[in-house]
Amino acid sequence: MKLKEEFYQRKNVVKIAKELLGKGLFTKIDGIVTGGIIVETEAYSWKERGCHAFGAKKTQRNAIMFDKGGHVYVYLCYGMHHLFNVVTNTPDIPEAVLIRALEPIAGAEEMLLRRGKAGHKFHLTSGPGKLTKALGIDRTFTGKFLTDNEIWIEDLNRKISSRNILATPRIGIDYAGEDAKLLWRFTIKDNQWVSG
DNA sequence: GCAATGATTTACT
DNA sequence: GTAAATCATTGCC
Repeated sequence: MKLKEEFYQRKNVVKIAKELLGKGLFTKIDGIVTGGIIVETEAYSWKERGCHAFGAKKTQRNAIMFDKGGHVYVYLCYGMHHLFNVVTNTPDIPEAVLIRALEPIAGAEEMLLRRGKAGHKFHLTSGPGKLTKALGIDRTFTGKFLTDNEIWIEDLNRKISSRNILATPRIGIDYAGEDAKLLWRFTIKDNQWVSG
């Protein structure tokens, strides 16, 4: 069952990031469904430097984060990798959850094709740039809504007990200073698909 | 208008 | 372990 937009519009982005673990992310492109279980997330808020919308500063790129929760925010990093985010909270409060890794459960063959056949099994979707390529997500997905039929998140009725959730510092944001130390990265303990 | 740089991945030494 | 690939966005001139 798809998550309703109310799920994304609550005010605690860190809580939402934790609750997204164990949920299923899917895309449907040219009639082909691909997707998997979310096993790694990160929370981003305008209150800290790691976020593109730090200080609630609105630019052309991050404008979608100022819209209501449930929108998709995809952006290109290092000129070659698309990173997939879920916008949360209410309008004018820019916060988002970055989806960093999936455990594939649908369309594995199609995902292998998109990624190129090289590579180890556990490298198919174990990283933010990899999973967007596997699911066929690119910058044009920005602004889509997660109750659409093109991309959505489902509640798979998998319960992740809190002792199986690991909280660690976020990755790749050393420039954020003290904010880089926040324990806002959440992973499912002992899951093979979590990124290194 | 132009230069600097990053929420990364991959290949090579 | 280290480095290259590669470009949209940003901030400053």
